[in-house]
Amino acid sequence: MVESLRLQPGSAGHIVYSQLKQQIVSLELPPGTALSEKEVSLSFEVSRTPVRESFVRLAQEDLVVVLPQRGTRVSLIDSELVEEARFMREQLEKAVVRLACESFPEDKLLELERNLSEQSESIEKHDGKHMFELDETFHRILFEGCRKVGTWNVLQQMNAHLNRSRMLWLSADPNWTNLYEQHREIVDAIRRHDADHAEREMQEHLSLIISNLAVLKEKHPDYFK
Amino acid sequence: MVESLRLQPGSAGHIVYSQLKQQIVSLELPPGTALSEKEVSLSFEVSRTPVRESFVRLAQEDLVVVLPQRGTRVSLIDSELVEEARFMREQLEKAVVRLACESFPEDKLLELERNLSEQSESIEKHDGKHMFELDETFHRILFEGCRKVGTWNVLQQMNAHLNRSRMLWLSADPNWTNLYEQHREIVDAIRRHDADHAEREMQEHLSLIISNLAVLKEKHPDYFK
DNA sequence: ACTACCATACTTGTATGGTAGTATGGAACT
DNA sequence: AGTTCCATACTACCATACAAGTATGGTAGT
Repeated sequence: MVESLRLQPGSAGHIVYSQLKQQIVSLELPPGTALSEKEVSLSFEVSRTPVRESFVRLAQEDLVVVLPQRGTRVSLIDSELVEEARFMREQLEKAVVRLACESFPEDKLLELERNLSEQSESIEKHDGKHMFELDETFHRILFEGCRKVGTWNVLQQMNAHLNRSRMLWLSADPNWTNLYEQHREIVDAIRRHDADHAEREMQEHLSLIISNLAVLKEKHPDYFK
Repeated sequence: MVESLRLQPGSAGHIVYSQLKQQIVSLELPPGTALSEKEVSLSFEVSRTPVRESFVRLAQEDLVVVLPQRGTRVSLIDSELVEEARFMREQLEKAVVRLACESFPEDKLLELERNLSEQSESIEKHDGKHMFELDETFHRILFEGCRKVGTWNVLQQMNAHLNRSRMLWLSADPNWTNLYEQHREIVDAIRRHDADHAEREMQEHLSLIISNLAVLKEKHPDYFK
């Protein structure tokens, strides 16, 4: 999970923000959960001020909704946003992987290989949570290698919504082996400078990470808008 | 300029945020300008709390940098971010305009036509500022027509940086007529469902709105990172 | 039984005082 | 003259008190 360092990492405000965000995206705080500045401030043992700051930031990312004088809740999953997140990832990742096929720094390629090894291990151990993180890291390395970190960061904002639905899907049928093979194919294509193949693989790959929203919606109607 | 409505529009915090953002993007507050909670709170005649909130939001968008116990400044223009903003727009707008060629709601098409008329007027009046806004609106309508508003909104976050450099360029050589012709071509292509042509036009179009960064950097070295 | 009203206990929004860290300029010393 | 040290005046950060809007449950009146 990527931490945005816009506020000082050590500050109380940042800690509350990153903790809450992690809990929201991991569904530890399910969509619709009521949050109150006071309540959260008590549990974190800080005053309302840094809590409020974190709420402001989370609201900007649409992860919470603030109803003035009424309360603050973890936002429901917006199917439109999830679909748009998939759209953004498809367009940007296809473009990035094409760039990667033109030129990609050797050290980043090694990072990808190391990442793939860890993926392989995690699959054997059936460690879905770790595999999830490794998948995120894999794609981030691609953006880093193409000097598109800023792009990756704003993409993460949308991705948070997509990831919440992936989290629901996680318990069902991850099909990690398939994802691993595709990652492998993508790296190989980059090595061969085969842009067309890489793009096609990426497209397929992304179509796999997006779950069937309708099914999830039926299973957890109270989590969706 | 699009207002994000994440905070209540009426609240002091939101007002300070949107005003400051507008002033930053318009270069009314040039890159590097020192801001202080106290100073701003006095000028807006509110307490430091809502000012602080606005700083948090602006920091999240990289429009200000907060140095703890040292001060807050309007961020310098980051050439990397500007380039990435161009990259993101290129990828996403090309994809969106292709979608638009498949299907585009009639009412949005009318909005585009109205927008084009206003552009024509503004060019005659040599009203660069208004033309700038109409250009933004034109592209936003495209995203709206394809049901990609969320995408447009996150794109705006990067676009803020691009727009600051466009603002510098504004005084030089806008070449609005050329931009207008391209807008015209794009709308016609959408009507004809000619995706390939639309995409090509869009690509050219976007290559035009991005100014020569090196020149700007030389002219305003203190504005850039 | 039903309705209108109001006290009360919430909520977020705002103001303000205090704390700790940082830059700066001048005084004292070498 | 040059260097060190320290008082002072900033800064962002945090805690707390108050203001204002909202939901709710009980009560009085019909």
